[in-house]
Amino acid sequence: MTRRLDQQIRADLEDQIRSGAWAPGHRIPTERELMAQYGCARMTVNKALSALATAGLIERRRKAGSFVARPHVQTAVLEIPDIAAVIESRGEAYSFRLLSRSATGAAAPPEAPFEAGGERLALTGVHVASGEPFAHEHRLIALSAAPGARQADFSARSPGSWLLENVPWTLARHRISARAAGELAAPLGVTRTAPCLQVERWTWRREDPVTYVRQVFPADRYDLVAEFSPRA
Amino acid sequence: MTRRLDQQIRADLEDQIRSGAWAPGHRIPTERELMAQYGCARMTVNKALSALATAGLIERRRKAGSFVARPHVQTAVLEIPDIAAVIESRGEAYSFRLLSRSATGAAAPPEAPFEAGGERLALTGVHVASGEPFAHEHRLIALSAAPGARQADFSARSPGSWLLENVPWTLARHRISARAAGELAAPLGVTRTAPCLQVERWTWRREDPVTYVRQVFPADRYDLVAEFSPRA
DNA sequence: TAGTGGTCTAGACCACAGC
DNA sequence: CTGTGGTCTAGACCACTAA
Repeated sequence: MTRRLDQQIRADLEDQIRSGAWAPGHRIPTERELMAQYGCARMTVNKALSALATAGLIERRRKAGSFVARPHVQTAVLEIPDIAAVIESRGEAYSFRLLSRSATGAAAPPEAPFEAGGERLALTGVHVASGEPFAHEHRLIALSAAPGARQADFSARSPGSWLLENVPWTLARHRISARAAGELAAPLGVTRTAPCLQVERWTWRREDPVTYVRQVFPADRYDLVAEFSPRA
Repeated sequence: MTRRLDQQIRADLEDQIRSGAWAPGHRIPTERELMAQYGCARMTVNKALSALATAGLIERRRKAGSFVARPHVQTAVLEIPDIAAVIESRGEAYSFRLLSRSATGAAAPPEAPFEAGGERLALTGVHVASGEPFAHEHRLIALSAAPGARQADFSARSPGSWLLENVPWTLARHRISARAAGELAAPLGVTRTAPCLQVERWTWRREDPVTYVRQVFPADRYDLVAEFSPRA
């Protein structure tokens, strides 16, 4: 019972909120009131309330007090794991088939999705599960940010997992959309009109672009799942 | 300079990690060492380190110390806003056109995506932007969890925004996939083979299912964007 | 201006896991 | 055993802002 009093306070308050007993906008007790109620130091109460505020469950305003937050924009924590891990977790054999590889200088015509200057390495390939195409990948790598990529062998190991282990990054942006297979129909082994899930990712390391990747999955072979709690 | 010393400590440590100066597995100074280094109380250091641990940037072990964490599965914070808000933020007029509405008893043939017993309200409709179909929505609402839905008027207001304001929820699960328009081609005003982005969401309130919704967006009208940092 | 949260101090005892 | 993180105390001063 003496263990983690701050967690207990947090849980008690969270229960009032999630059960609906305290509606959005309801003013919750002040830190000093809770301190008296639980017979503990103010810092312990503060720890619980700060955690709730960080989680977005309450809003805190000086002088006014703390209030149950209104539901915000829904946000989900989306996991985008390594494709190899996904396939192997299904018990299937994974391989990466490199289709093309070319280095382009800074003078090359800029490709819209990746504005980095300097030399770039362009790769295309197919992720293969149990001998069947699983996803098509088109990738650009900024060689200034990842010089080791020049010598790396991507004919077996996918560029994604190589980068994950060799190049630190600080920010990424995803775009998730749908498209027809189109020109990727042949390498994916589907018709040109087959619907596909397209995941694009731009990755930076401190303002410097590191890589751009576009992965295209035939609709019946992959989907993304996200679990989440509200107001997070 | 006296402001938020714990944030400063956190930022300093985070910089060492993100810059790569401290590789994964590197042992970072102990709380007592940092306390001496910054000339502050141990609790201030603890606050910074606890935040880093919560964020997944470090791992902490008693007696052993704190260590830079290895990159985990990539996770992104995905925003799934109200469709009405998306459309209006583009400066377009929004409306919801209800196509069908029916209440089914517990004895009705169970629909796979929603295993709740009890009465359900089934709705289909189209989200309209500037007079053009934007998305098709199919929704089931558990009337036991949201009794007010029986009287609600969904011919103008979308069920999603009504639920968001009237029914608290505790957990949701998303599935994001691609599909062809198929039988939704007519209401969406596209061909049957048009690729579409499909977002499914199951929502619970404390073990009890609240609602299931399937939204289908023609590929050229919508995509999801997520920004994130590593190891979060 | 008074009340609230924001932050920090300088200790303390404990649990746990390496050594 | 010993060092580390985990947690808590009983204060303190400050910043902000709503009344």
